[in-house]
Amino acid sequence: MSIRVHNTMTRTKEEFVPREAGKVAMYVCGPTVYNHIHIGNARTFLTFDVIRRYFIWRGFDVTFVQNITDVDDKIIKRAAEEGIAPADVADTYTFAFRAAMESLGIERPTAQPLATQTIPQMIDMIERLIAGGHAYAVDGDVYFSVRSFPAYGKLSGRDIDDLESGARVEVDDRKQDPLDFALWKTAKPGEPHWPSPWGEGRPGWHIECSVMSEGELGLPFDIHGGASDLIFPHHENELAQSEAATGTQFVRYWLHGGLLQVNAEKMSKSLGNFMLLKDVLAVYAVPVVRLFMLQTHYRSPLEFSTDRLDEARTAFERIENLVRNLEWAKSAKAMSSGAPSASRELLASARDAAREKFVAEMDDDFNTAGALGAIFEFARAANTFLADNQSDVGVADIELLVHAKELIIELLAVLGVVVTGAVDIEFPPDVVGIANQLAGYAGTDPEEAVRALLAARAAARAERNWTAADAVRDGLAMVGLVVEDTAQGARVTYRAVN
RNA sequence: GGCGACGUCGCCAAGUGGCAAGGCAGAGGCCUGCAAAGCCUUUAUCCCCGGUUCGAAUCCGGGCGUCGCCUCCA
Repeated sequence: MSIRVHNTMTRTKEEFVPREAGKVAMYVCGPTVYNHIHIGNARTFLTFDVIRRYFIWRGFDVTFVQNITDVDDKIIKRAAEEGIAPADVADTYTFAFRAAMESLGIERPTAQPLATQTIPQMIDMIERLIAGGHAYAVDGDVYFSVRSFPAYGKLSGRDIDDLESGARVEVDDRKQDPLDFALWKTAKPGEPHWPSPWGEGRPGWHIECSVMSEGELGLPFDIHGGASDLIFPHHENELAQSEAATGTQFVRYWLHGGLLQVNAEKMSKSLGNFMLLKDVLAVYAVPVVRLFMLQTHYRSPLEFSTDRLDEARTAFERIENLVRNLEWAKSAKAMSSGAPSASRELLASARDAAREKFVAEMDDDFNTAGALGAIFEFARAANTFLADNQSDVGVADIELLVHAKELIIELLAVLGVVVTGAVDIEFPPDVVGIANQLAGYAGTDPEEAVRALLAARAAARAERNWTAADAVRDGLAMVGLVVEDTAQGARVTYRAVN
């Protein structure tokens, strides 16, 4: 079985054939570091993190490169607003970006070059473009000549004449063609600048990606990713520069993700309708945010909504509960002969089917929504097994339970969704007082206090003293601890009060 | 104006020629002292019209609607 990917260039799904068997060379456009990233930016990075993880899980050796644009108009503007140096703005938000990626559980790139550390290579490529007749210098600026590259527009599916008939092309007399774009810009006073054959200046936006991707990966590399709003002009321009400069194919497969929307409108910094990733993560756990996003295919638009996030949280709890219940059932004393063989076979075949479907869905252009469906279908099968056999788990069933749990953990890990089933129980200090009151507990250890309370409740239940038993449960509920009665006795889990 | 994408159960969302996954929400039932967790049952013919086909949500044409790109943007 092979992996199929949707290639923006051809607008179809194609079999993924890497340039080198068993290896994937991919490049994903990183951020311009002038602000914290918002949840829409995060979606794109999450998408390609999952793609990368999946390739690795399927046995590929992945080289993952992501640039950081640390010199740019917006950084300069922000620095001016705050009265600090552009480099300080860039440093601040580069640090913040890396922290944000880590907080979302996104694996670090193999290489993460900075634009400001790639200036000589950019100048070199610009010189080659000029030498090849693909670029020209005017007053210290250098422009790429779109007319010099006949294939210009092939990625985004437009042609130059169509573009020019649109009303929004800026007019600049110094350009040979309105669509020509800057490779090098003369620095204005106070702006960051580097020496170049055309004078002190700084690079245009698109050139860095051409240079860095080629420098780190060589051409053509396998996958170039980004959000769909980068297709034009950014990626079109990258492609034009690279292919014009090298005469070889730039990228084998172009992958683009759909945009996050708010009220059916693109979330963007310029529209001001954005939520910062860090603010969302302050309220929703990482697995919940990942699940929320991965329940929609990466190429589709996704509406940001706290209602959707709340639903994702409930869905994630379903998985967490299952993993915890599998672990709990496993710890049961082997009481008897165990589950009937029909029940065991059902679970085993559901396990195989889940893995098979997961792979098939992910192979099909990384269909995480379908893959999650496979996991949830298996969750039901596992829950059914537990429901049917929870009071009758035999020694022979233990292995089955372990495998079920491991499968869920493994497959979700491919999506970067970490589920352990371990409940973080912070035994609140307040339970000591409650235990003192309801169970006569005289110590000071919260965990001991909880045990005393459960013991007291068990005794009360044995006497069918429901009032006393419920008082314990209510008391624990006040500090956020939930009591659950299971076939193996009562247990306590933690649930945030909000 | 040009180019492109999308329109599937109450909400979200897979599925791109052969009897419509999954999540959330709702209803009924089971389990439970009551709960919690969970299980079972139950809710769609796929925006509209026309066409191709033995057969279409899935292909083609038209219409309506939404979104994106065409300017910085993940």
